[in-house]
Amino acid sequence: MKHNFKAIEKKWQAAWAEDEIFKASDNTDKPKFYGLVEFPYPSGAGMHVGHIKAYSSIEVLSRKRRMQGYNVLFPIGFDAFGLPTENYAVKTNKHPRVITDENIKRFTKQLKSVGFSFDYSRVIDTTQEDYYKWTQWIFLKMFEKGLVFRDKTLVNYCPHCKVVLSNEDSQGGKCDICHSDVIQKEKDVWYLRITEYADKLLKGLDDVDYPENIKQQQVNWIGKSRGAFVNFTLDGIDEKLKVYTTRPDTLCGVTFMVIAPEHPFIDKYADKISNMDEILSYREECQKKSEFERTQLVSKDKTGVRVAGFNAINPITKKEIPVYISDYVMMGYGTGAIMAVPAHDQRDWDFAKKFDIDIIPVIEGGDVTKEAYTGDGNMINSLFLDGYKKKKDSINRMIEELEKMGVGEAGVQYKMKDWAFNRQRYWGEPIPIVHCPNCGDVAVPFDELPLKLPELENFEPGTDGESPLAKIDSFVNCKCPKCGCDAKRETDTMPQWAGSSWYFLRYIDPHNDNELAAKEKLNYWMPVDWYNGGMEHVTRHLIYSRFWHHFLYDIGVVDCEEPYKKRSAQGMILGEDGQKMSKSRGNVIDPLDIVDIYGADTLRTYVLFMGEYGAAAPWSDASVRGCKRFLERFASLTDIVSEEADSDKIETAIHKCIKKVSEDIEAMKFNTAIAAMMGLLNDIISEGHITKDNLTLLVKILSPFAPHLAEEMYHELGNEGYVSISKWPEYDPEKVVDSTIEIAVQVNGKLKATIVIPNGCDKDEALSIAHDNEAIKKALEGKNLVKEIYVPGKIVNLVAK
RNA sequence: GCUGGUGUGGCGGAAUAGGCAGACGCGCGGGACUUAAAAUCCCGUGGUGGCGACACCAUGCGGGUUCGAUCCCCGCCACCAGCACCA
Repeated sequence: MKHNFKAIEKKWQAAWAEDEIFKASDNTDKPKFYGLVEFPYPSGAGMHVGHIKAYSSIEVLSRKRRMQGYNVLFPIGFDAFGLPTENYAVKTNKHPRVITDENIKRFTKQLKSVGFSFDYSRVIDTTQEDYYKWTQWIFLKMFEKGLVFRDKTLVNYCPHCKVVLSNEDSQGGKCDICHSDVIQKEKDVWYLRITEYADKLLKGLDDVDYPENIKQQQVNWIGKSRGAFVNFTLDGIDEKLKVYTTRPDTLCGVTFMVIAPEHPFIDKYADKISNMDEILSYREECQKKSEFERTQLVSKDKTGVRVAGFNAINPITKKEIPVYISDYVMMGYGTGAIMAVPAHDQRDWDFAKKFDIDIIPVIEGGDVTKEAYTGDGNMINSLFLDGYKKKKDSINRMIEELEKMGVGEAGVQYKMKDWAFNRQRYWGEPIPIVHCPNCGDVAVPFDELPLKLPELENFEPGTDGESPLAKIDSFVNCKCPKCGCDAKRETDTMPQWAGSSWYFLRYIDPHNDNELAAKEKLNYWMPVDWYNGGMEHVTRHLIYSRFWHHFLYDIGVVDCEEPYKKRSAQGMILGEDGQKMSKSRGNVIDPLDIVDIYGADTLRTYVLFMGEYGAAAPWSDASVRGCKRFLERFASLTDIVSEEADSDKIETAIHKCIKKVSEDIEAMKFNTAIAAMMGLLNDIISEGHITKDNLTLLVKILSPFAPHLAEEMYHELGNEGYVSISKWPEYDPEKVVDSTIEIAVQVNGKLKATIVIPNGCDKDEALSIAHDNEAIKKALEGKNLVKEIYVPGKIVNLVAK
C-alpha cells in the first residue's frame, strides 16, 4: 500500500478519540503505569519541536505499556499562569483569560495532530478556579504548619518585569524571563520554608531512579555542609559575633574576622564604631557593584575596611584580633560573618596580604608565604590539637572542646535559600491571606476557597512594583476572618512555579470538588512511574515539586514520599546550523510544518531517531526525508505479503528485532530501536516476501513510533480492532538463536579472515575450521604457533612467531 | 576554580563484563527507469598505496597493561553543561 499520511492520520486520530481507547481507567485489576511529561506553558508561539521530542519518549513507553496489558495514565495539561501572557495582555489590552484560552485551544489542536495518546478527558489548566483552589489550599496548609513566613529583606528584583524573583529565577544575576540585570531591593516577601525540607530532599534522592547528573545537580543546589558555629567575644560589646566554619580545627590560625557589609552589627553598634563614615561609604560602594563584578570577577583584589573601635577575642588562643567588613563575605550564607584563617583559605590569604595581617600556619605542608595551603597534614601551633593527623578527628576534637567551653557547637548549613513566593502580578494565584490590624496575617478560611482573581481593566503593574490587584478596592478591602474588623487582603500572587508543584496529583482525579484528589485513587496511581522533562527544571520545578510532595506526605494527603520513581531528560534539538533554535537566528523548525509536509509519523520517528535521546542534536531536513522513506518502504511491505513461509534467516531476524525494540524502548535507546527496524526492513525487501502473521508482528512493534501507519496496515492485513491496544509481541527465545555464526579469526591480534561455525561448537571444532581457512594458512606460513585463543561465539586468535 | 559529561568517516550517530570499529540514516559516486527532470529502485562508499589479490594507517594527544584496547590504568588537550568569593 501507499503511505497516504494525510488521509490516514486524520482518520485514525478521529477513531481513537471516538472510541476513547487512551482513557485511563480507575477501576481495573490491571497493573498501572503512570507516565508523565512536563506540561507546556501555552505560549502564543505555539508548539516547538522540543515539545515533540520531550513527549515522544513517554508516548512510546505508554503505548508499549498499554499493549503489554497495563492500565496507563498518560495525561496532559497546561501550566498557564505566567508573565508572557500578562505582558501580552498589557500590550494588547486583551484579558489574560481570553489569551490563555486561545493558546490552549491552539496547543490542543497541535498536540492532537501529532497523534499523542494522551487521555484528553483529564486535561487540566492551572488557571482554572477549580484547579487553583487546591494550589491555594496547599499554601494554606503550609501556612498552618508554619512553613510560610513573611520578612522584609533585600531581594532579587527585576526592574523590567517589576517582580521579586527567587534565587532560582535569577541565576547569574539575570532575570529568567526577560534576561535583564537583577537588582537588590528591600521588599516585603513571603517565603516558603523549603530549607526545612533540605535534608529530606537530599535523602530522598537515594530512593529514586534519576540520572546521576540530575542527582548531582540537586545535591549541589541544596549544598549541605557540616561544620560548627563559633561565638567570638567583642571587647566592649555584650553580644557575641557568631560565625559558621567548616574547619573549626583551624581556630588557632584565625588572625582576623570579616563581616558582610550588610551585617546588622554595623547599625546596632554604630555608637561603638569610631569610623562609621568610612564604613557606610564602603557599604554604599558595594551596593553599586553589579552582579557581574561580584560573581564573575572572583578577584584576588580584595577590598574592605577595618571596623575601628573594638576587637574580637579568639576563644581558644585568647588573642585580640581585628574585625573587618568586606564584600567577599555574603550576608546570605552562614551567619554573614567569618573567622579568617589566611594560612589555609585563599580568600582570607589574599585579604591578609593586602591588609598586612599575620598568617599563622596550623596545618603542616605547603608554603604559606606564597599562597594558602588547603591540603591535609599534621596540626601544628594548635595547643591540644598538635599532632592530629586526620581532618575528621581534629574537627571532632575541637567541636567537643568548644561545646565544653560553651562557645560553639556543631552545625550544618545549606546553600539553598528559602523560596521567595510572591510576585507583584495579576496573572497568578492570589495569595489567600488577610492583613488584620489586630490579628496580623490571617488565613482565608478553607471554605472560602478559591479566592478568585478579580476582574481588571488594566493589567499594568503599579508604579513602585505593587501588584495590579492593589488598585482594586473591592478586592483589597475585606473583613478579618478572625475578629471581623476592617482588614486588607494580600495583593501579591504566587509565582509561576506554584501550579506545577502538584499538578501530577490532579490528573489522578481532575474533577474532584471535595479534595485535591481522592485518597484511594492517589494510592493506586502514585508515584509517577516515569517522568520526562528538561534539564533546565532540575533545580527549580523538580526541587519545588518534590518539596510540596514531601509536605503533602507529612500531612497525610499522599502515601509516598517521593513523587517520581524515575526521571529522564531529553536533549535539546538544535537548528540546522548547530546553534540553539531562536527566532533571531531564523533557524526555528515549526513541528506543524513537518506534520504538514512529511506527516506526524515521520516527525515522531525522526525526533527519536536523531541520536541518543538525552543528547543535543542538530535538526536535519534531509534526515527527516530518510525517515519518511523508511515509513513508505515499510508501508510497501503489504504488497509483498505471501503464503510462502519465511526463511529461517528472516524468522530469526524478526524475533531478534522484536527483542531489540522491546529492550531498547525500556532503555530509551529509541534511535537503535528504529535502526533495527530499518535493518530488518532491508532484509525482508531483499528476500522479496513476508507472511501476513510476521508482518503483523512488525506492525505492532512499529506502532508506538508511527501509530497512524501501523493502524492502517493492521487493518489492511485484515486484523480487527486497534493495533494501539493489541497485544505486544513476545519474541520466541528459540528463534533468536542462529544455527551458524560468523566469527573473526585473528593472527597475532590482526584480523585475517572470518569463518562460519556451528553455533555452540567446541574449541577444537572452531580451531580446526580456522586452520582450514586458506588466508589463515597463508598468514601462519613459516611461523611457530605459540598459543591458540578461542572465545566462544566471538573470536579465534592465533599467536605465532 | 569546583562538579558532572563528551571527543569515533564528509555529516547525525552505532558498537564497551576487552573480541570483525563505522550498524542505521544522511550525503556523495556510478547504474537502471525517463524525451528530460523529480521521485523510485540497484550497486558502491573511513584514509593512503596497488590493475590486482593485498598491505599499511585509523575511535582527541602521549604512554602503559593484554594474545587482542574506542572500551581498563597513568599523564595531557579540547569542547559542552551546571555551580561559583558558600567560609
